[in-house]
Amino acid sequence: MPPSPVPDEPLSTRQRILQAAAAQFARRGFHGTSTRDIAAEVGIRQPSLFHHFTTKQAMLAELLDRDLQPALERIRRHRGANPAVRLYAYLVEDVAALVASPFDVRGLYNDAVLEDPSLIEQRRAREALHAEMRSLVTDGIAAGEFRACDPEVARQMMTGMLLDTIWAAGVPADLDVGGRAKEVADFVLRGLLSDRGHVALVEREAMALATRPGRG
Amino acid sequence: MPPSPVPDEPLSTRQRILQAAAAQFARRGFHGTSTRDIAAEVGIRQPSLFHHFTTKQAMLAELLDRDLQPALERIRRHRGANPAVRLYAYLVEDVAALVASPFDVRGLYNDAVLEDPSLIEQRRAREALHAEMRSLVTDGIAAGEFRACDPEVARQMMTGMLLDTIWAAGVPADLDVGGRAKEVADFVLRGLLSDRGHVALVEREAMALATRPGRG
DNA sequence: GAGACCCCCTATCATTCGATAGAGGAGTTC
DNA sequence: GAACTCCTCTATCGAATGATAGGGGGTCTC
Repeated sequence: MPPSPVPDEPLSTRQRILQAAAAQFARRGFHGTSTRDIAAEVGIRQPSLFHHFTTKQAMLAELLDRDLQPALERIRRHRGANPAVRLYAYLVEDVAALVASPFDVRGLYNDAVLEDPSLIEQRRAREALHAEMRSLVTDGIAAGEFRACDPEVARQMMTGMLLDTIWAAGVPADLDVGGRAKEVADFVLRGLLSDRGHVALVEREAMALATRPGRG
Repeated sequence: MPPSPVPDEPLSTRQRILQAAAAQFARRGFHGTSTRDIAAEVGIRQPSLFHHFTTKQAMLAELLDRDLQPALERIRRHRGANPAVRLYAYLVEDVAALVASPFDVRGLYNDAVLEDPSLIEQRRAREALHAEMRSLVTDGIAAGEFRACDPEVARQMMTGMLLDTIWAAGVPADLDVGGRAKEVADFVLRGLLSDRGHVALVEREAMALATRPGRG
């Protein structure tokens, strides 16, 4: 029996609302999820939600922040390492963090929902993250580590993979998080590297960085 | 000025409804899109939609069919070729077809929406497609062409990439469809191949298959 | 013990939704 | 030219939605 992912003390209602909202946004989408659905899962009445959050959209904004801010920190780590190593380390850390997170992030990124003016900060953070990803790919190409490709396309492929791979339906409780993270990172690395002999070297250096606590 | 992607004769109202619905499902999701929105884009009143389709869900079912049936045909082609070649050919053909399609497929696959009993045939078709993808990966591993990996994870990574890469916001009118398709296929192939020296060989054989008209 | 605060409840509301009913116009057929 | 078919329209409906208002109970502080 795997250890419980949550500490013994009970979660606050606010935290439980966020977890229920995230899970249902992932399955049904933002608009396909009603506040009555979220409240029912938490075990409170629908209007009680609005004691903790001003609007339904405020719940989404909070969930976006909890995903985007840590992701930006992760991708900005390890500045001194070369691009392939940095990208690999970022992917490993990001996948591991997302799999371990109590929040299902797959339902957060809907084009039209994110256009709401109240979510401009979250939209900017997301764009900043995408820019960092492109920059990493561009640096890798310039350094000769990555083969020539469109950095934006590479970014899209990575983003698509991250979201669809992380929380697949039926993720087993005994999932090897580290193994899963490495598999995704390997896939991306191999897809981009120009000299595939480098794979093992990059893996070794990146794993050394990824498992080191604190800032690189 | 690139040639118009649609023939000169005007589209039927039914076709225009499907295109408008697909585009809006992609941006806003199924539930985030109202029938009033769809009708407004088509240029008819909201109740007029129900002359052409019995329900809003029937529109979704039709769009799913138009995506899934051709995709199943594509992945079942080229049975005689080896797995890596077949996978590459499938990806190239699929990406090319999806980019060229007048229907934006990104908004069609919502877990909860697909659970509706009226969409069981579409759900089955989707599962069949995923099974074929896993089977291709499994065959590739057994043949020593692909490195050992979880076929379901590989399938998820491919699916995630396909959907997020195909219709990225701001796809230019002069997009090199063939180039885009090849880039995605290359990324996947490199990610999976055990002997990376094979890349050029597989590419050549697969492109020969992918560009050949009719069944392989 | 009174007051403040927090967090829940019920009742309620305006708005939006998907869908139905029936009328009318244009085109086609006999 | 009448009848039929197709496809649009307006009017309308029941149901569901996000959010507000106000009340009540429990806990804490002074």
